[in-house]
Amino acid sequence: MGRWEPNARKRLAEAALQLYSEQGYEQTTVAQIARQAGLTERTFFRHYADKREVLFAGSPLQELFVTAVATAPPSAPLVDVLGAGLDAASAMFAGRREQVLLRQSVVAAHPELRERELIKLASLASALADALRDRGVPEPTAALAAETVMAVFKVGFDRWITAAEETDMAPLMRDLLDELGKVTARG
Amino acid sequence: MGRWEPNARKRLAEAALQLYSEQGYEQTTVAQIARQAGLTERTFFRHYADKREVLFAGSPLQELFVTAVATAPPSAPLVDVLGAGLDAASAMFAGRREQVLLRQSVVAAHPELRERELIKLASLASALADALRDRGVPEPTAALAAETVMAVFKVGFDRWITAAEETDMAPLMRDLLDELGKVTARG
DNA sequence: ACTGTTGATGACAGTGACTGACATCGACCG
DNA sequence: CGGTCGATGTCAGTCACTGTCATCAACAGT
Repeated sequence: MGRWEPNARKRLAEAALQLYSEQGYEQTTVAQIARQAGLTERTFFRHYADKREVLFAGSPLQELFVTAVATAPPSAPLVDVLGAGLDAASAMFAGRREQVLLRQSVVAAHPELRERELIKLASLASALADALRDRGVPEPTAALAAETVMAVFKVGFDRWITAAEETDMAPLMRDLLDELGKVTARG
Repeated sequence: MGRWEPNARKRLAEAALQLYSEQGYEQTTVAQIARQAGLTERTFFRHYADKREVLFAGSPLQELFVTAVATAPPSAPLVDVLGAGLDAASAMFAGRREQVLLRQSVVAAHPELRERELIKLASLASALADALRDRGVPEPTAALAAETVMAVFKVGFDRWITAAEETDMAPLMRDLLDELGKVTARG
């Protein structure tokens, strides 16, 4: 046993999500979160850069997505590479619907948190573009594909969240990837 | 002549852009912006919700984009409707390269400003999806098309900004819209 | 056992973004 | 001429976030 209780970061993240969802993001002060986690406000900011980051840090989404894209068969067509990324991303949400729903209801309710979510996805898009370039996909296709697959992910995630009951996310994403054809189809 | 100098909002926006670009966004206080505009800090916040919004409020981008989509010929294929939106958006940047470059260099340099930019584009995507649904485009195609055209816009805008010399934005966007086919093409 | 170092934390003061409440005063209306 | 209105100023307050220094258990080396 150390001098302090372990898992300070985790305790802070859990306290934050609970308080944000119970009494609202704006109504929650960082001092409250820290107190509930048995720490001080100053220590909160040693673990998380700001009041928003506590809901986003530590997500493996980007790594899973990028790794899947980077390790897809070299000869695979671009769509399939993107599909592999979407599959990997989808997998991390399997069986965690309640948890994800709670978190997302908090994020959706506060523009500051939405902003943070969007910049995380933009960072993911940028990392995906890098991975595609590493695979030999030329510009501007790489950047366009990265942004486009994020479009699919956003719409798919929203539909998964909004669905009445729990469903597999991956088929949803695959359907949307096919639907892309309708967007580009010429009259 | 009124009691106060006119165009308070405009003076604040110009002072903000100048100070942000000269001495950095974080190094600039709202009190400085207000003072340079001949006003007080409190008045700044009566015109703009926060220190970031002063760079974004008043842009006609969303209205131009959405109006073009809404007023495209009813029988036009989806891609052409999106193309019309991109054309309208592109038009508002014509001949304003220096101005746009300055502003974008400020925004790109500060994550807080990037976040705000991203949520504005997300709002635009949402408005576009509404406009497409109004045209009779069914879900999930409408949402997907809206997010996808934002992908095109983001990549196109970045390329327009990055280009060595001034070019027409519209052809750039049209090329990317065509490139979308490569993303969805099956092996 | 003694001592020096390290790392996570606490304590505390400070800055600046943002808000609420109230006062001011020229313009405009009747 | 009196009353209302709207944009602004003034001021006090909250809270996110930062810099700095102190604390103290754990650990390593002697």
